[in-house]
Amino acid sequence: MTDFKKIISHAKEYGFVFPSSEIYDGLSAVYDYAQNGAALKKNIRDYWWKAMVQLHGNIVGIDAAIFMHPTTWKASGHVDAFNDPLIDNKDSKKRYRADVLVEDYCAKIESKIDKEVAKAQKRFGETFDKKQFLATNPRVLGYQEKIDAILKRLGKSLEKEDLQDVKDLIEELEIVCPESGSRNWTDVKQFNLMFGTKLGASADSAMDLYLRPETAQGIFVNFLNVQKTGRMKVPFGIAQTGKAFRNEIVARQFIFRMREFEQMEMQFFVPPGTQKEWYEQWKATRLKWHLSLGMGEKNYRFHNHEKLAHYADAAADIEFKFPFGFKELEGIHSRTDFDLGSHEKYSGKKLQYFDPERNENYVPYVVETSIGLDRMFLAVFSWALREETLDDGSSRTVLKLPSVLAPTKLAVLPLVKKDGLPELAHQIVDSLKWEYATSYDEKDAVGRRYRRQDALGTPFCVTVDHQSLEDNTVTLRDRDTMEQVRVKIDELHHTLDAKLNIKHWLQKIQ
RNA sequence: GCGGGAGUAGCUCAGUUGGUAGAGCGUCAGCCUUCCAAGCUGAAUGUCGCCGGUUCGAACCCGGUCUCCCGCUCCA
Repeated sequence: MTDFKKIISHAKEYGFVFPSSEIYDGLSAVYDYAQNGAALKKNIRDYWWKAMVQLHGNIVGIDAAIFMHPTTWKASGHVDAFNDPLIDNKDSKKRYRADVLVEDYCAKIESKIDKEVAKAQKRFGETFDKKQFLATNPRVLGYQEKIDAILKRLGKSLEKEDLQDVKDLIEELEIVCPESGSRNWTDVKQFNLMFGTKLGASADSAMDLYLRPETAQGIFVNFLNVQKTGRMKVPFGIAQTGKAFRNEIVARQFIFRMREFEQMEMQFFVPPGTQKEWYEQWKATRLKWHLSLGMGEKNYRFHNHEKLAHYADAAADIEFKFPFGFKELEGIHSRTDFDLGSHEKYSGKKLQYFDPERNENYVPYVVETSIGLDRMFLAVFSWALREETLDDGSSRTVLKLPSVLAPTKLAVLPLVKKDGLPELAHQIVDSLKWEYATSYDEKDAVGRRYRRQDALGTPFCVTVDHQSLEDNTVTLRDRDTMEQVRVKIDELHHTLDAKLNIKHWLQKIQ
């Protein structure tokens, strides 16, 4: 695996990813996809879309707007879950989550309970009954009561958004800053992970909006529209790709965590009670999709969530071995009927399906697959970039992209730029460009041109030499093996199709 | 937000005690006409992150400021 810095500079140097607004010193954790990067990203998106939408008769794709009615985010839970109460200590200038401070305080009391238990255990030896001790010891009971009271009050205050009471609580408990030991706190402030914006030209009539923090809600609010107009029968899925925005406190690691990012999501609607099976099936199906690209089974693993989000009854990540370790690439979540149910409540509209087999109406359960397109880009790009040492001791930089994803599929190179070779090469480009992204290069020695294409990830080079003029054959050079075979120009398309046609790649999934 | 590191050519980086801005690779034009980078000739590219100060003179010293990267915190 290549050094991460090397990956970032390669991405820039070869026109894949640029820092945003670079002439103005850039913008933290915002990046632009360049000429080759945009093509690679598009190919990944297409590969996903075909696998999910085209190959499943019961999955359709939509493209919902980034702006949504503000109530959407109340129903989805983001207004609450994406709102953190923060408090600063004026002496240490450190910022804390107010609720975490209180919870930490409770954890301290809990450790006092543990100490009592340890003490008693020592005293009573083997006859010690921990359960009974916890239930009867007055000191322990007192501690537990205190914890319960504090957490109850915290929960209530947060729910009512009574931030003053959260601060009062911190002051009453005499919680000190772990850094400075001081009790000199600022007021508690809400920090919103959603980007706010305004709809409407004049300030006073404007409506407060959020940029969507996930694409999923665009699918849920359209559930019934799609189901009815598409005559969809449960189980069925709705897929979508698009930008989402999160005002992360810290965004880092190149394009891995950005404030503006692109998701590829599919929400699969199933009868209540069957979600577990579908969850397992989609886990398997999605892993197969990843494996079909040939980036190594050992580079993937599942991570099952212990702590579940407010909407889920099961959740797992597909993690990929990035240069900085195994990290989440895709999430598969069993979202229950939380989203549709919540939208029913907030909108007052029924979001139900009549199941003729069961002869009943119900709110379908949802199994979601959600993959970060930018993360997938980084996974592919970082996996593909290699510094190879060749047999003769020399080295080459090669981007071993799965050829189905490569921005340029084919480079046509005249061995020399005279004797009519460029003309024939141009003819070949003109005949193949309809099918494949094809480039032409005549500058410098052919060996150097091969290496240039290697660095861009171009899987094949066609070289036109003098023999080509006599017998209409060319050499076809493979990026990974560097081997060449001589093929008839007429047969180029057939040979390339076997390697490049997306069909052959997608068939590995089934 | 805290701590650390760094801003000089497209990339990687030198730059001495303060004295006209450098290298390698890459790019471009040409030569050579060769099937796997590093052959020859020539060329382009920089407000040395920004502002101010000291100085005859600042990439270099001082002050301020901005930005990026890494770690922590946060989050999927």
